[in-house]
Amino acid sequence: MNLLVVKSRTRNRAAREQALVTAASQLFASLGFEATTTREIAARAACAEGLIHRYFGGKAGLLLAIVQSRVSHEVMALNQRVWPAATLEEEIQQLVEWEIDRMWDDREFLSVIIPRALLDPSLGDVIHRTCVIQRTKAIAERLQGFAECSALPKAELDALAHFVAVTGFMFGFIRPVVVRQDRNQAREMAVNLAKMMGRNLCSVPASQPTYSPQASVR
Amino acid sequence: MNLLVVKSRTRNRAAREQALVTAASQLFASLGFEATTTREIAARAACAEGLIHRYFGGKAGLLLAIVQSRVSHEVMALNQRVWPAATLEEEIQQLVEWEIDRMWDDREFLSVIIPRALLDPSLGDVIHRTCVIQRTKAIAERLQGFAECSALPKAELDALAHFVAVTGFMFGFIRPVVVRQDRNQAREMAVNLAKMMGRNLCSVPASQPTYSPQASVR
Amino acid sequence: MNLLVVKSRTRNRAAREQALVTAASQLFASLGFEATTTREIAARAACAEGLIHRYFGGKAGLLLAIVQSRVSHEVMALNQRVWPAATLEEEIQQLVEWEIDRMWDDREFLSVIIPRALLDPSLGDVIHRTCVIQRTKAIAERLQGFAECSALPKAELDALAHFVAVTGFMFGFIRPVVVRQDRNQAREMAVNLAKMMGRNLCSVPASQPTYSPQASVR
Amino acid sequence: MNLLVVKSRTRNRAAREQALVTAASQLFASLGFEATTTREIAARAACAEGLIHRYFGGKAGLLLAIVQSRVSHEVMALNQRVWPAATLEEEIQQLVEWEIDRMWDDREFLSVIIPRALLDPSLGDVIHRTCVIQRTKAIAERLQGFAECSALPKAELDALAHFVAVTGFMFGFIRPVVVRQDRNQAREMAVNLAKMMGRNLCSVPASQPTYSPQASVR
DNA sequence: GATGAATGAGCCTTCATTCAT
DNA sequence: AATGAATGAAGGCTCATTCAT
Repeated sequence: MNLLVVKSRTRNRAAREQALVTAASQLFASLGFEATTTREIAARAACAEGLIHRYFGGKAGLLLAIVQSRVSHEVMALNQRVWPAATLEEEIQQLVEWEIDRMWDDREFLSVIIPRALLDPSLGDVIHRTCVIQRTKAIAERLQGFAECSALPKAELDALAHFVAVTGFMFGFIRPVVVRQDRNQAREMAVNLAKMMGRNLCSVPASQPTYSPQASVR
Repeated sequence: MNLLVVKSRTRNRAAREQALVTAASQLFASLGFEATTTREIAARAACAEGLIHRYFGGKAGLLLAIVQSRVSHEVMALNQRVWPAATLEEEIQQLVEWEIDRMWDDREFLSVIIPRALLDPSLGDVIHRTCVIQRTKAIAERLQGFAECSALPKAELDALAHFVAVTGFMFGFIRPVVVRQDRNQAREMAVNLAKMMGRNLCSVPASQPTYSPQASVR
Repeated sequence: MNLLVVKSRTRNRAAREQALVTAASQLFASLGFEATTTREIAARAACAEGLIHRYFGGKAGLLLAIVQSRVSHEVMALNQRVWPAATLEEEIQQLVEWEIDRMWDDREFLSVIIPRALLDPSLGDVIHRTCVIQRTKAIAERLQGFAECSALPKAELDALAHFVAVTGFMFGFIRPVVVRQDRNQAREMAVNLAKMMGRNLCSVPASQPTYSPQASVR
Repeated sequence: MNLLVVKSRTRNRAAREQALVTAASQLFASLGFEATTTREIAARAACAEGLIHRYFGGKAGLLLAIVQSRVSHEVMALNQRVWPAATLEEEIQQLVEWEIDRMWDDREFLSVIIPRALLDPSLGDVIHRTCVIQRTKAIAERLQGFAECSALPKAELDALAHFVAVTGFMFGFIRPVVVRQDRNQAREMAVNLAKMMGRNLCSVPASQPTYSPQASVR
């Protein structure tokens, strides 16, 4: 009778888990965690509602799985994807743009986890380690390759790395996603900021009277 | 008739509305919007559950009222509270610290509205106007009072104002509240950043690559 | 349009609670505790499902309320309802029949509580106090009014009271309700038993080795 | 081929069925029928959940199998295990104690079947035949061996047999298991009762209202 | 045949909303 | 106008049963 494709009952746990995580990520991001029903998630993942409980121990467990799955992906290597720029100024700009793109890529995940982090301190820690410390460290390492930077006191190198991370997060996520600013406009603003920071850094022997004659801006 | 303490048997409508808005703000911030029940709100505001519907048209209406109530308060005048600093460098630092404190003061409100803004575009706009454009404008006005700044191209002045606003938001709200970074540590980092940005700006004839061997004080 | 009686939303907590207790007693007895749904209970009590949770804290709380409500009723006074018989033999028979009728009256409650007592020790205690100790004590008091009984050692008087209680329970509840024996047949059997016990007691100086030379078997 | 320890990789069907019946008996008794999950049963029996359906047609069928399995065992011969006592009085006591022990042995089964019998008339019949008629008949046969009994009218012999059965059930199962009375205390009480019944029977010309002007001593 | 992963109906419970008082 | 008792829709979760392997 039924000539339509009847999705047969298959056994492929890994694929189903992934489908659930994906479906849940999207729904949590667009509807919010509590407003999303397990029924909707199951429907979008095209599997049975009960699996959410069997595999993840419930809706909350599914959220946890989303976080963990993302954390393990998180190591997307900056170094393997973007080549150090010729000058520090260019590097800062390039790193800010890279960060903006990463934040945009992760916007769905961030949309899920930030509201939860406001309710659950332990999730805040996860973001701190994942999206703050880890990323900032990678940025700092890149910056250290530049003479101007290795000359900086540790605190300032650090501040610079945080500048890149913060700018990426704000103009890659908060502005375009939370506050609905136009993406390109946000990016442009970030680039301006990066340039200002970079240009000045290059022209000035930071905090050290040591005059270093490289600095040839532009 | 009775001119003596008439302390009305029941509070008046305005007082009740305010009590509900305050109670809801706190609960929404600490439990989340959905997880907060109207019964809890009514209990904390010490009035009847039904009033939430009579006055605000329901839980969602109460949220809207929170936003509106805040927007009208929002104009807390920067100019009336902090005196312009002597140098641009100092001013930038001072403004960043001011912003950090404002974001911290508003953390409850931000905790409520940011998760909602992720679900409701129109709220994003409210934040944009309230917490971004308005504040940035005020900051830009302050900066314009400095010679170094009036020399800057419009885009860079703007970028600088955004730098202040963004840094305030990140290190006054996101870092300490969302990500649970230590407040003082976050502030210190922001101050470092502000100093770097300020120092460099002061030492360099902006946007002109003109090589100027000055500064490097300490 | 709707000319039928629309049960208006009334406010009468006591009546609703009683309706829920009654409905639940019946359904638990005929379907079992877990097989009875809160929906069915609410439907039969003609009120909203949510009240079961508001009033009793859930299905389990409703069961507890049934028990407590019954325990408080339990004091149905034997002495005020049946007149002591002329002879001990008659009294025993009369008491057994009284007990049978009480057990039959309580069959619904017993049907609910006995299965639960098998799962929950604390309920067993409730029955012990309610349906065993209390009743047996009342019976013992009645028996003590007879000369033959006050002559009995305490243990035997006690045993006799338990005989009455046990016989009432078995032939008033277990046999007709659990095991579906014909009620009249069960009662008749109990009466025979009561007569045997009573008759013999009357003819024999209990527990005293006093040799009694009757014994003439047939 | 291989005549050495073939210890079949998997147990045979009969063994699996038995394991399931045993596991289910225990779990139904301690958790109740509904509260026991098929998964638990399968786990305890160390076989697959699906077998419950293949072998017994589901959880309900497993319950039926428990009953049937017990019924077929039920004929545990009284005559082959306990020797007739010297006197009727002793015999009654001995039979009551025997019954008490049987009921205690069967407490798990009874705990399963009594709650179900309250919901399912047909199970009541099973108990009636198994635990009432059959046992009572065996008891009656034993009693008939005594002169005092063969002298009794049929109805009274019958009542006496029921007395033994009922007392065994009450003090071997209901009191210690349902109502958590101390086992030894319950047994002692039953013994007292048995003695009273026995002693009197032996001393009195049954069923004849033979006027005996004794008693009322003190 | 045996297994246990997958299904999905149905449960208890929560809670925004309504409305009699 | 204010109250909070009553409502009932909808949610997360359980678990007997089915069926691909």
